[in-house]
Amino acid sequence: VELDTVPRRHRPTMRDVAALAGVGIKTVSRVVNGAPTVAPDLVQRVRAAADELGYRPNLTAASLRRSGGRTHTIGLLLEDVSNPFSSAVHRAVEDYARERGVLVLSGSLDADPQRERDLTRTLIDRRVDGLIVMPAGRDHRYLVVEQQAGTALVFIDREPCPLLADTVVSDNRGGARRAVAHLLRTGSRTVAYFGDDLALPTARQRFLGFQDAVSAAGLGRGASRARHGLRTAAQARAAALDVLAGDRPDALFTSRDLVTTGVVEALHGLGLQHRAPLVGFDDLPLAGLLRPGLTTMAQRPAEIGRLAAQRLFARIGGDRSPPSVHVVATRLVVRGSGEILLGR
Amino acid sequence: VELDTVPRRHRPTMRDVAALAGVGIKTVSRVVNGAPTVAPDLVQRVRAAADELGYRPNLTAASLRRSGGRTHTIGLLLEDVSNPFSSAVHRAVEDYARERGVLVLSGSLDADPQRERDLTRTLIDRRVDGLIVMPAGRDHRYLVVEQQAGTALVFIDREPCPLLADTVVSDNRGGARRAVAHLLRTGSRTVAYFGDDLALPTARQRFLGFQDAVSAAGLGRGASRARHGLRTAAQARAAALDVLAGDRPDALFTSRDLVTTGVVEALHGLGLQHRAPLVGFDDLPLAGLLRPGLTTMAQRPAEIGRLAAQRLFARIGGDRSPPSVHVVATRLVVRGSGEILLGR
DNA sequence: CTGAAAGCGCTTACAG
DNA sequence: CTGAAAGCGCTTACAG
Repeated sequence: VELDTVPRRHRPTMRDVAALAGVGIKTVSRVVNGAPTVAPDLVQRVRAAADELGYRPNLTAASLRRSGGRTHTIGLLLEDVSNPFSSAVHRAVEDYARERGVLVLSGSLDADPQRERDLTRTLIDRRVDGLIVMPAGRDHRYLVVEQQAGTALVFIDREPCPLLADTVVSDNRGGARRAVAHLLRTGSRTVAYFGDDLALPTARQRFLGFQDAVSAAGLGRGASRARHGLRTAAQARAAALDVLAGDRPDALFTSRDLVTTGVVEALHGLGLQHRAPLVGFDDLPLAGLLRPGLTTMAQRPAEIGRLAAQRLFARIGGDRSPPSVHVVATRLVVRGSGEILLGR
Repeated sequence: VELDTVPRRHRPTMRDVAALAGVGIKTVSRVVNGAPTVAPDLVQRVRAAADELGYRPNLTAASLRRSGGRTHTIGLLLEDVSNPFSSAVHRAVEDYARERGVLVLSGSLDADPQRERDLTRTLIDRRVDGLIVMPAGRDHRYLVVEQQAGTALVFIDREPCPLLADTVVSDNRGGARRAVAHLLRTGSRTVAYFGDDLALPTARQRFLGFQDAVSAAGLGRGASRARHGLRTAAQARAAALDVLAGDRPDALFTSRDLVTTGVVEALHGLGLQHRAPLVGFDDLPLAGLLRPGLTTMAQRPAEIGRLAAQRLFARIGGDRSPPSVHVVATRLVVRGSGEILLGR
């Protein structure tokens, strides 16, 4: 019967290599780390011994003693590593880190604040050099101690709450405003908003942007209506069917990817896709293949990831400037659904 | 002027907690690890001291000495953390690992064998307990030593080459065969194949499956034609435009997501989407919103990730059974494009 | 139940 | 240029 956990087979250590090469352990350390002050013949012997034993240095042991104590590891907490936005951020962070010899430990929070705290703690206990967090919770007081202890911290998508830290966010309000302003150029006089829970900062900002545009257009009261709290495509679809069954609004604005998917499903189901102008926040894969093509206000996840990583590495490198909030512009992708002209 | 790398501020250690609580360091260790044999008043004092100092245990230091020497970390090497297939695998692996208190270090290989070797080595030097690899290269001899040293190894998507290790793959050949068999039920007598480089094992298997189905249908020579080496949607689009401009085949089979996207673009561009039956290998987001809906042979990335993680943890736990190859069934998703009946 | 000593694999600081 | 000693933060193995 096997044990639940079995000890690893012995891996050769510097000690073993030193013994085989007939040198001191410090000489092996020098060769492994490419120190220039080792006699060529010793370098040869150490290399040969290391190869023969299949020696590989233990980087975690090395960083334990090494001055600075850096692990060359960062943590990345995302909403879900498998969603398109999160994973595009992830890739950009990985690329930036890789160029600097740093590895990424990632985790999915699924909008669960408890998970955020647990995973943050776990990553800190592994002594990551820094942490990029797409927050699930609203209260980040638990991170104050960590920040003081010198863990670099950068937030994305949402600002931390009673904490000052670098943050990289999309221009949610401005983007939504521009999207809806674009939508109103179709001649629409009434427009429906479909979005997630208003308690979510991103949803709130986008709704504010929606209202900004409606006000700026000088449309009267009753020109807009809104459905909030839509968490899944199915819920969004149901909400859209409901809204479209009543006093149908001229145009539709959807505040995030899943919601857009559901609303588009509803439109296609009713055969209204060529008559009701629609712009969605967040770009969608295949958006260009739909008929009409889907006009979206796209975020720039790769840019967000790159900027966040850049800030994080600056902090890790000792930057002590005041925390900054970086707002990343969104980008209108015109494909047809947002440009359906209403003949009036 | 700041240094490039600045030492972290001092973090309290067990020593500091022990001094403040007026106990031995081993007692702190016991409290931190929840050992049952500590007097309640000492537990209180240690807890209070730890909280006051903001103490957090250093897990990497702990695992250095701990018997077994496990780091409770695994490595996951994917084609690209941001592509839908890779990231769905990633999420499944994360979930399995999380339940077991294990963190995931991931990396993107971008089909670069050199990167595969480099990243593998880096992860091993960090002493991950195991490694799940979606291989970029074809020669995995460099891993033999590591496998012997006791690093658990599982491959996904493709078998390792001169190495015996657990592998989890999709039923590429069978899936392609079933997809094309389904496609031929439309009454199509000629069918075109669009795919990636035949040197890629997955592409080769899918092409073989395509040929299996064509042969089984008893269609004569010249019933099929094939375009290989399509690496991007744009290339696939161009290839499809070219093929469709000539002696147009009745039906189309595309061997992976990017290729499907390009070919669908071409069909829509020519207005042929309702006349040319199409089935694509790999499911696509929004496939159901296209007109006609896109019929696909979907892989099960979450299932692949779960099985790979399960195998890996079994190996880490001491399983010494012979390496196995697990073939995961694909699943036909009928949405319309593959069911266009040709009136003959 | 508690703690001083030794050690995990490596690097630092220091002699020679 | 080389290496023995001390130490990184913790756990193991062992006394008391």
